[in-house]
Amino acid sequence: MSEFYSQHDRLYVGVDCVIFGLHNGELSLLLTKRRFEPEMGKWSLIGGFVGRGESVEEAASRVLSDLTGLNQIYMEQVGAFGAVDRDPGERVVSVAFFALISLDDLDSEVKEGMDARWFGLNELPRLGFDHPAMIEKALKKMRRKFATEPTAFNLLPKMFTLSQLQSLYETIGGEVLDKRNFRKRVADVPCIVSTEYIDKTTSRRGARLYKFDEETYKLNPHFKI
Amino acid sequence: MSEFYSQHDRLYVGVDCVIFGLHNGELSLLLTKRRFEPEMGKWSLIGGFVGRGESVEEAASRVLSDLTGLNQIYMEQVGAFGAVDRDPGERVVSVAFFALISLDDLDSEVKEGMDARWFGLNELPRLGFDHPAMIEKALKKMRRKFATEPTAFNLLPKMFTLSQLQSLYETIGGEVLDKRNFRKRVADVPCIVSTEYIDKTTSRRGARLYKFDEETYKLNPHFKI
DNA sequence: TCAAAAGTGTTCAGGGTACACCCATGG
DNA sequence: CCATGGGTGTACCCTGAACACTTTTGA
Repeated sequence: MSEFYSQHDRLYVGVDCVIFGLHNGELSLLLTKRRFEPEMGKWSLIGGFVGRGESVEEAASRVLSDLTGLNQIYMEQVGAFGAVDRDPGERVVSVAFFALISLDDLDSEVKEGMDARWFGLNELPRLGFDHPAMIEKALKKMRRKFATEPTAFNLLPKMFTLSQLQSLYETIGGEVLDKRNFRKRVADVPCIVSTEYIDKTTSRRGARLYKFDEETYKLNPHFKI
Repeated sequence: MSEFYSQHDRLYVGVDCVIFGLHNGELSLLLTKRRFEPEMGKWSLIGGFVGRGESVEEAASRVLSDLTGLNQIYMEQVGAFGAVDRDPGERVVSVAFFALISLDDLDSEVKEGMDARWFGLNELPRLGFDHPAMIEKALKKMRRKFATEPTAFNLLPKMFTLSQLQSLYETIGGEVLDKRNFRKRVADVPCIVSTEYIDKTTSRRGARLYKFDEETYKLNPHFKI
């Protein structure tokens, strides 16, 4: 049975992570400076290789936590990129993921010594390889997820105001929303529940804090904003 | 620069194709009998390995045309499947695709000597590996595509009646549709245009034949049925 | 007292859904 | 002449969009 496999080629398998976060109220990407050829010294998506003993998802998780120190980052596969010459150095098939990092974790975002920086989506440097295509596909997928699944909460603190939530949806969708209509829609999403807490940091009056209720969502896994 | 790569593992990279077609008016999958261990002799998705000199998509195309003799089959990536033990024989990361085969090509579907057969979606044999997960994801992706992109025409002859089109959408969506509402919706999809031809094979009266107009779609790439 | 963000209802139009009958033709 | 699939229009409801003012309170 092993000669069946051994007559075929083995390829390097990589992962590349499109890490989304909010910075200065703008949807941003976390990039690193490449420390290897090709493209050494240039800004790039965070990537790595899949080892024989780990799954592709595990490799992506590892890459994310090596960079940020965080575990349990929300992550979703974007797809495999397998053009022959996508990496000029070697034949590498890469699986792209997108990840969302919460404002909660602002401090611990990037580990010491990692040469990484957030770039607003409209001020990205020119990227090499097929990274621009990965980012485009990741964005599309992410926007779709946002409308149909409770994904937004991965970019927000555990508790958030409705203004924060709306502002997030406006940022992601790239359009301003009507406050009353937005709140009406939120009101009939059962898994978004109000807490007893008031946030006084952003306004004199104070704003009710809400949270995403996992249990309610599991009972009724529909979501549409 | 090469030692940067060489310190990492190389893995077998495979492709698996979820081939959809219509048979007896039922959505069906084309499966083959595996000719190698593991799982030799069992029904399985059609698969193959990605060679060093071909892209992942090229490998999938090759596998499809080896099986069917057809080129230019509509094909879409489903995603990478990379669990460590997904293939008990060796470490293989596989990229799943779904493909759609038209009634047009009914005759040449399967090349001589290929041990392949269509199975209705509800009468699939028990499949090994992670093939059931691949099929589930492929179905979801395919259904979404059907509603938002002109994908249906890959499963239909070049010219088709509105009844055929409706029946296809009913099969894919798994629900019956109202004839008048369906036709109303079709009527305001500019890229579905009526031809001068009448199909007399399915009814005494005869039914107008329509076609998908590529040019019109390019001008106005919106699609919603 | 005023600035700044939070909070709150109603109206209207357009799209989607439900629904039933006549038409054309070959056998 | 009749069986079979092809083709057509309307009424209603409900969702989605537009729209402006009051409340609270810290400075």
